[in-house]
Amino acid sequence: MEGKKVTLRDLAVKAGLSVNTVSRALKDKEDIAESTRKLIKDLAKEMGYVGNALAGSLRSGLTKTIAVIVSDVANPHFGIMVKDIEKSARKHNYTIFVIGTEDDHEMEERAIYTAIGKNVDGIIICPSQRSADTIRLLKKNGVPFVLIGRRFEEEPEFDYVICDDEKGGYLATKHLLDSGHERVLYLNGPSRISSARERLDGYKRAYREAGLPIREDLIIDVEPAAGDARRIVKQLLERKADFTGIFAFNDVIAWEAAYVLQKYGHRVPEDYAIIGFDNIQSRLFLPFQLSSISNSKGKMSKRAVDILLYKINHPDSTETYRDVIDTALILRDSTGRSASEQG
Amino acid sequence: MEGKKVTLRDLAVKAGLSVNTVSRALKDKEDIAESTRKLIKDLAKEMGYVGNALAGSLRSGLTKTIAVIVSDVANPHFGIMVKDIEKSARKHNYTIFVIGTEDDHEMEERAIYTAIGKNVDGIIICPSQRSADTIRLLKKNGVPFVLIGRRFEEEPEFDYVICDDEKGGYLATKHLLDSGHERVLYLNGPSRISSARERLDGYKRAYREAGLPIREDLIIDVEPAAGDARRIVKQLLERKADFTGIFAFNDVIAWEAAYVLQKYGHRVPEDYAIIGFDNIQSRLFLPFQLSSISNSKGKMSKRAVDILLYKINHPDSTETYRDVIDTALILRDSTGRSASEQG
DNA sequence: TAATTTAACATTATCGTTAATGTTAACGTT
DNA sequence: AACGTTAACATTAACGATAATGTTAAATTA
Repeated sequence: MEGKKVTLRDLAVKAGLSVNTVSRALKDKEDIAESTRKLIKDLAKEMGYVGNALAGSLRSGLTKTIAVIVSDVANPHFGIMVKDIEKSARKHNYTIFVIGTEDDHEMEERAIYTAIGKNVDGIIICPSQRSADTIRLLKKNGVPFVLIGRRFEEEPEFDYVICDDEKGGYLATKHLLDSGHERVLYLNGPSRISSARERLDGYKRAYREAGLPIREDLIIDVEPAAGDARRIVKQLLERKADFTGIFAFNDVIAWEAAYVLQKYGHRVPEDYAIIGFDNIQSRLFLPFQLSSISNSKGKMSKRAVDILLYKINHPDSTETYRDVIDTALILRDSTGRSASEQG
Repeated sequence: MEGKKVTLRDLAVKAGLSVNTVSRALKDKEDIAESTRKLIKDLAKEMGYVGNALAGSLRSGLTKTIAVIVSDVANPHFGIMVKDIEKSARKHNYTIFVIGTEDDHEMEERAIYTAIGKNVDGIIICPSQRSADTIRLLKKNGVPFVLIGRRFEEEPEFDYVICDDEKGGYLATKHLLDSGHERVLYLNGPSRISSARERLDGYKRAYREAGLPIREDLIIDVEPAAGDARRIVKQLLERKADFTGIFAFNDVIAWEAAYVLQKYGHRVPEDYAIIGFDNIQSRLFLPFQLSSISNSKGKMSKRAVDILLYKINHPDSTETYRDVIDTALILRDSTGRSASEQG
């Protein structure tokens, strides 16, 4: 029963109908007698027909496929995103390609070309922001896309869904300051990334509001590449840099910081209070209770998919979507839960 | 410059050559003058030609695409897998679809049909093992596939790459027993899953070797679904079940167990020693030092891709690949590091 | 009753490539 | 000189589906 794949023609021959009629019947189009439709559908099931999406796509120009391009699926933040995006997409009968870039420009470029070559209907991308050129290319070629998590301020026509990074940075820093930590180390992401810049804005606003001087030496850029955060925190501890609060660009960096602190015999939150970003621990129950800034990844993902599908289905629409999803402070043990008492 | 997409024909017209010649030139096939090849390649670059993979695939029968079907990409274990698979696949110019199943049979079935419909060249799947039927269908239809992480003992013709689960279960349990924990709670995965059964075999072997009686009430199946592990551990603690060692089917469950223990005021490793499985913390530096069983996800992923590509390129080969990647005990603080001293 | 509409199906062209052959001029062979 | 080779390109036929039209008999309407 190796059986070559069953095609529309096989069904047509068997049913004594034209290929087109069979196609229309299966696609629930009009001008098909109910009896015929049933006959064909039964036959299709019986013969194990699985449509060749390739052929259909070539003709229709739609692949029911979107590409998701992110730096690193192994990072729980992106893992969760990808999962949520896939789930939303699947509801609309879309399948997703996942391509990793390591936040490398060349890889990002190749990822985009791959996506175009595969004729995806649209792209959801968390751009490395090492250059806007490739993204501009998408725009120029009319390939629908939505940025997720990061935006290009200088490109007013790029749609995006981000979270309120400035507010998140503000809330985290303000909480640490309010709790008596006047020297807050900010382990930020690379400054080319919009969310890193905006979280920093929030950090600074909290400092200004508190009437405290901003210590530039406590603001450090960390490359998400493996080990960078650990190396930096180690150095700071050995140099006996003076800070008691830590705000990290994301939970992974916060974990690494806590990891090193622990190795050096320091206690959290007694010696150092830490707040991360992404609130991954709402999905992953770790024994280390990290306070964090929540940004609903489910909402962001769903929004990104919805916007993308809208753009796919309305190629001539000119609106630009700039969605900012709310962020909130989630307190756990790593800050001593000082303010309230949450789970 | 919205410009419709440039096709081979556009290049051909511009160059005054036939479409086929252009195609062959770009694909570095023979029977093309070097000068012509250069001319065409330059022209292609100049006009921004991006091949339509769809059309090519329809003709050639190959899509350079594989589907990766797993239960949950948000689980770091699968996130890492997917990343590694994508990386390996990309080296061979393959792109991956990612489809989640939540270990649900119906979703798995749909995922497989989606993959077939998209004409993937092959499938890497971590099966839910709720039924072997859909996988058998793949076999029958000659769709190349490789199982990863789980296997069907009763299906000798299914290729797979797993880790040495029995050994892992043995090592973990033996270490706990050797450290003086005579009552080891095993939070196992669902018994339909081969790796759960095999890790349990290892658990039992360690008990037998130690000459200790196996306590069936300390062996509990946990559904990976959210919250199950937490609920169970809570119950056990409230019932004051007597155990001091915990071996968990995977790190996520181990974390959840430690999470609950911590909530209840217990200390690790002083009150309870814990060992997980998957050694996720070799990739993710968490402040909680969980001992675990390492199974090289990078190796498993690479092997799965290699085997799959081999099967794709040798459709008539009859060998069956049954690869078992080694596992090892990695000791960290959650077991008190009693035996050795690792990172 | 003749004309018109409609239901239900058939034909044809096409999506953009690539595989399988054709073609032709230049060259070499005996 | 007659023939075979070869290099380099052209032509033709798919791949399997769908969009855009055609066709025809039955039903409806004027």
